[in-house]
Amino acid sequence: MPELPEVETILRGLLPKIKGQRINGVPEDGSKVFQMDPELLGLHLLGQVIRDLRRRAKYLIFDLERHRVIVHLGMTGQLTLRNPGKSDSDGFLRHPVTGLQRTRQHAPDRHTHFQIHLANGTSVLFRDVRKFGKVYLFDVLDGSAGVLFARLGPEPFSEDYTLKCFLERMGTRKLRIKSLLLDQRFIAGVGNIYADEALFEAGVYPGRRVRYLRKYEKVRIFKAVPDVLRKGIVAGGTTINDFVDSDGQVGGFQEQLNVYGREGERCYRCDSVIQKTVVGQRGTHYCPVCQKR
DNA sequence: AACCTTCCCTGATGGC
DNA sequence: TGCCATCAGGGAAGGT
Repeated sequence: MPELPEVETILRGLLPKIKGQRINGVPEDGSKVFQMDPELLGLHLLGQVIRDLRRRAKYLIFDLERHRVIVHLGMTGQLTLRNPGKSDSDGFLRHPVTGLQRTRQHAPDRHTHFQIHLANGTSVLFRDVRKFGKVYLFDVLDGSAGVLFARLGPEPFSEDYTLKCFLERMGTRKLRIKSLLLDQRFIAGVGNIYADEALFEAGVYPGRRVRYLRKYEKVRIFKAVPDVLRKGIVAGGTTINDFVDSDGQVGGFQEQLNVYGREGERCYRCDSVIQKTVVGQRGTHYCPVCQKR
């Protein structure tokens, strides 16, 4: 489940390798991930130079000369680089001595929905098993890409992310705090893993109703969100099942998770048993002692 | 308007 | 061993 740190990790890996490269071809498989006639993708992109690659929330934006290609990875989406001069590999083998993930690239398979062939011979591969991902194509002149982002809340690392605004926008809302953190209109980029981790760090039970939170609790949540996201970026993202960076490597933040995926294990802070429940139809992990109801 | 539920999709997992 | 049900969840759409 690529969230902000995973998308940022992919961005940082891809950008230096593809910036300034001209596009040679874009084979695609006609999958439902395409939000346009998929044949238009190759037709329009052929010959254009990739000027820049940016991130907004969980979206990646490829800035070309005349178009923007915007990719959302959904649940299982992957964007990886492939160099035909190097050998491909399957699975996630770990180095037997160091335990570190070796860099490995993957050949296209039946879940690879498109490739962007670059002039230097390398390719960017988009693979998505569950096809919750989406690929958009916009003309750079008509500005219509804005509709995708119009309703998104502030980036957690931007100047727009202020305590004053955070508190005001919480207002007297009745929904559960975790559901609010997952709402991309409230904050952009938080998903299920980092919502649980942020609420653990803030010491707030995920099922609490926003209107009954104390101000100091809201302040702690305000700080915890960018804090856990930053740690996730530093660690290169979280790999539960599917996430790999642009070089096909797994992330490192799963080693630092305090609650997510730790049901039945001991809390590192107080030694009580981590619980799992459901909040807003999402699996939700918490420490019953560190996060009081 | 605010909030909640359903749906999309496939592979992994567990019960029998 | 095989078969079927269940689960994972981002975000749009539909319902209350």
